[in-house]
Amino acid sequence: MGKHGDVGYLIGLINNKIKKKANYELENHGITVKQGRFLGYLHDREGLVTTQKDLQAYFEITHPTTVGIIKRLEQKELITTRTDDGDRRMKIVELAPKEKAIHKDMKFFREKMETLLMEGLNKQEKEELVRLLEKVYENFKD
Amino acid sequence: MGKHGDVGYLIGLINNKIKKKANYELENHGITVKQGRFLGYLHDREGLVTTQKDLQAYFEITHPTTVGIIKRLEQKELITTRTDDGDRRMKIVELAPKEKAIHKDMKFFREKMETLLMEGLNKQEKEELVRLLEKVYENFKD
DNA sequence: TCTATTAATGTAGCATGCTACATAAAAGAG
DNA sequence: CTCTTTTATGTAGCATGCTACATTAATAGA
Repeated sequence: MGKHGDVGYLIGLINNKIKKKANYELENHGITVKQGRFLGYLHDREGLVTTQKDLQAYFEITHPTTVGIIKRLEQKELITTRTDDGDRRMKIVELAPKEKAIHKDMKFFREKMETLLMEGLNKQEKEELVRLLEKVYENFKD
Repeated sequence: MGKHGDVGYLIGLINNKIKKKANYELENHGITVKQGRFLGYLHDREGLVTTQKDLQAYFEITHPTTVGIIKRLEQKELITTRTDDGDRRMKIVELAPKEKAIHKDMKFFREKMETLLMEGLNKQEKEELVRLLEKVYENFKD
């Protein structure tokens, strides 16, 4: 057992530190990391119809969590939502004009965080880390 | 960019899956993963005086978070707390007898989770994963 | 067609993380 | 020795995750 206990614990520790740092960096924009990722995903899918269910599936979270994030983004007027006319169970989520203003900053921010994260690792180590994490991920796929 | 986006995102994804699985496994014991880790730490320090501040420092969390976890463990009668007579700012945290009953199960549980996490990785890969994660951790030490 | 099931979303309530502000006690400065 | 600062804890309020239960709409089966 290393000084950080087991690997599960170490991953949790790192995750908290990443989140804390990232949310601090995004404070000026009035959004959180997760909200930024939601916006990024919607941006990537511009032209396609995206429902609440799509977001839930993509981010691998439960639907009540999804509801909360959408609600807060809507309150900030960064997205709009409407019911699908074809299938009235579905809630369609779309970017609001306001989002355009922060999109470039978000891209820059993500690159900055990734650089910080990987600092001190060479190309081969970066690839190996991703490969091993993907393997760990597979163990929890269910 | 891999199918999981950046590494920060991948770590978050894995962390959520670990937590979900682990909390499900611990449901029978009526405690959460974090609560179990608090108990484990107190167990390891048996004979030593442990304060709320020690727990906060060890787990690298803020004090309001620590307060919440202690409060819930106390409600479950798994720990007791008292004010330090020497320095009355300090809150001393101690295991209650009830905890003994679940200690062995907790140890078994931690080993089981770690085995699942590392499934499919050979000894060298496990060591490399820990080494790389420790490096990433250092980048966020502040 | 009518009913039962499945699918998508909503709400309530909790755990764990945070920041910001408050309080009380100890330590340090003069 | 008093006054200021530091240290440890408390509280309020929020974000993101969850489970459990409810609602509504579409689909499938009889």
